[in-house]
Amino acid sequence: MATTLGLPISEVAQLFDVTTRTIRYYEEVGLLSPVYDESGVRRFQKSDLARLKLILRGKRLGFRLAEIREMILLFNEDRTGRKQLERTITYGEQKIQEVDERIEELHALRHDLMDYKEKFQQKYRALQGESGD
Amino acid sequence: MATTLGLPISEVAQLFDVTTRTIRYYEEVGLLSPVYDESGVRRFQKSDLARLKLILRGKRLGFRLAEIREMILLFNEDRTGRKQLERTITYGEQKIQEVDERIEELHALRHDLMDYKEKFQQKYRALQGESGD
DNA sequence: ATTAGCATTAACGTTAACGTAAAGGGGAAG
DNA sequence: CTTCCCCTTTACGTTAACGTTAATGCTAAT
Repeated sequence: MATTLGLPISEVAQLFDVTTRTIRYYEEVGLLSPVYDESGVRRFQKSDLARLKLILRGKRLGFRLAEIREMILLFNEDRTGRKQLERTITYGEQKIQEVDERIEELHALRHDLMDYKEKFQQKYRALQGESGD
Repeated sequence: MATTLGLPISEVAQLFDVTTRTIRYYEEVGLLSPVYDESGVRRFQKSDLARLKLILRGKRLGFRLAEIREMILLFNEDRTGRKQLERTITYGEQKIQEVDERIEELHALRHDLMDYKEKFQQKYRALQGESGD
């Protein structure tokens, strides 16, 4: 049932709107591990694409690759012992809390932006009234 | 009523837990403009501190300084003409929308993290049951 | 007067995250 | 066979955001 060999790098790049260099770099630093076909060409499977999607989302959110790698590695190892599992879960909860804090800060920023905007809107309305018809 | 001359750079650094170099750099690139006293020492007023607070929040959120500068400059010029005000408001709304999108993505990430966590929690519970008393 | 501590500017160093050649392999088309 | 196109690796270049000296100045304390 080995249907799809996997996409070559150019198609992946096009799909996610990044350069091939970027994808190779992610492999260089251990964030991606596509298989290679018999002529040495990278073949990206679904799991690789899911991984890349996660990486790029992380990037859009301003996480550094090191942080993203942490998350990926965490949930990718087969941690089998109880202790390991406990650690993984705890770490996951911690990460979730960090995300929550980040959401908080974004709300704060949003609030600030709204305040500024409204200040300018008042100025604008004042001008409108001044030339008032 | 010129009570507080303003804090010197070292105290500001301590207050926000950044290095003095960082603060000077922000001034270099035009993000901060503290006054100087008669012996050439930077004095940071309240408005400078508010500004720095905003900058650091932006940084924590992964914005680059260029983006942060955009926001700051936008809401700091005295835009007085109607057109200018309109532009400012429109740009503000755009920024707010970007923030909203970012919040969305963070929720998505949070969701993923929760999924992973629960997967591991199930594994963990399975192990508990296996040794089950 | 000298030491200590904190300030200044100027300038070179560093790291992350790629960009950008350079040099070459594999295979399908003309 | 040559051309074309996409793939490969190797390696040097670049930008942002500071870090890190270096050389110097002001001021308070010894």
